[in-house]
Amino acid sequence: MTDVHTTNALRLLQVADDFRAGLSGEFSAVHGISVNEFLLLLHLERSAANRLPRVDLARRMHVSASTITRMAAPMEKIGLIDREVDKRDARLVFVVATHAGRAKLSEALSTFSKRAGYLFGDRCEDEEMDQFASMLRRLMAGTGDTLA
Amino acid sequence: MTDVHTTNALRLLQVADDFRAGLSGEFSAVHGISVNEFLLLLHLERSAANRLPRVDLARRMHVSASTITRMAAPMEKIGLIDREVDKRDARLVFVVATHAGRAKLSEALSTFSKRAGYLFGDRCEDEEMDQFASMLRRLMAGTGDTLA
DNA sequence: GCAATACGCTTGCATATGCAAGCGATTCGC
DNA sequence: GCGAATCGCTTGCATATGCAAGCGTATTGC
Repeated sequence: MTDVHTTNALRLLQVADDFRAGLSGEFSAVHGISVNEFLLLLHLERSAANRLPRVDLARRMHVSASTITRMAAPMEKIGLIDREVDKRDARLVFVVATHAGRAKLSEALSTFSKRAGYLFGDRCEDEEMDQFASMLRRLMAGTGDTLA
Repeated sequence: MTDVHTTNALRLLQVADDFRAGLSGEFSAVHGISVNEFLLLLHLERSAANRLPRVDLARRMHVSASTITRMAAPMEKIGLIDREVDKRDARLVFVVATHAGRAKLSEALSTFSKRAGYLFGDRCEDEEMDQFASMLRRLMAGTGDTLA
């Protein structure tokens, strides 16, 4: 715990939790979606063909396949996403964002950016932000598919 | 999203989620506790008098008071924590770690440190770690009571 | 002092999530 | 080719968590 690595890992978790907690409130109040629903839409948007099989979403989001099934159902019902069955492999059910889904993502992303601005804004120099970005990019090295 | 702040916030969430997911598996397998139970014990250890009222734990951990009540019950049952009612204010129920609780925390902390080592270890120079630490400390500025 | 308010904790209900089993589709071994 | 194993998805059950209401305690306004 006096170890720098340990300290940094603890701080990393704490800062991320704080940020996520703040987001969570504003997202549900302003956009009517959860942080995880936002991240689901974002993963779609940043994927190769703007669509992903459910199992891929699960891996990227660190949740189980059943969670994706259950998150997708209401999002489909309110028209944020749609389903596409693969013609080659009928097991694959792609999730694809609808126009409404992309619009929702766009709104939510602007809230996200605003809060990111609050987080870093007046505390950090531009140069520091670049170093921070480079650091985080390296930490994501093991993680195959990333959002940023 | 081309905004550096936004990118960094996304990466922050992603790295933290990855790390937490990895921890979660090893904690439940090796130590038989969840990440949140670990954090609860850690908050106690790092608090002023090694004990905290339930409502304080809730604030620090970004969970509701009812979650603390429900997390504490089984931890009390297996002897990791104990309860102490305040003599001045009978509403306050302090949570205090038992000897077994501190031992468990110590074991779990070594697992935590090991994984923190994996995360940063071979990817970062010492100097970078210090910059990273300073950055994260500033990002925690708003957060009153911190773990690190 | 006493009523009204605020506070800390707990509990009922609703939602979210993981695990394991089940189902249908595909691929592999031979 | 065909049975066995694998894979993707869904569903039943158990656990975790938040919100709102309830309960008992303390503080405040007067």
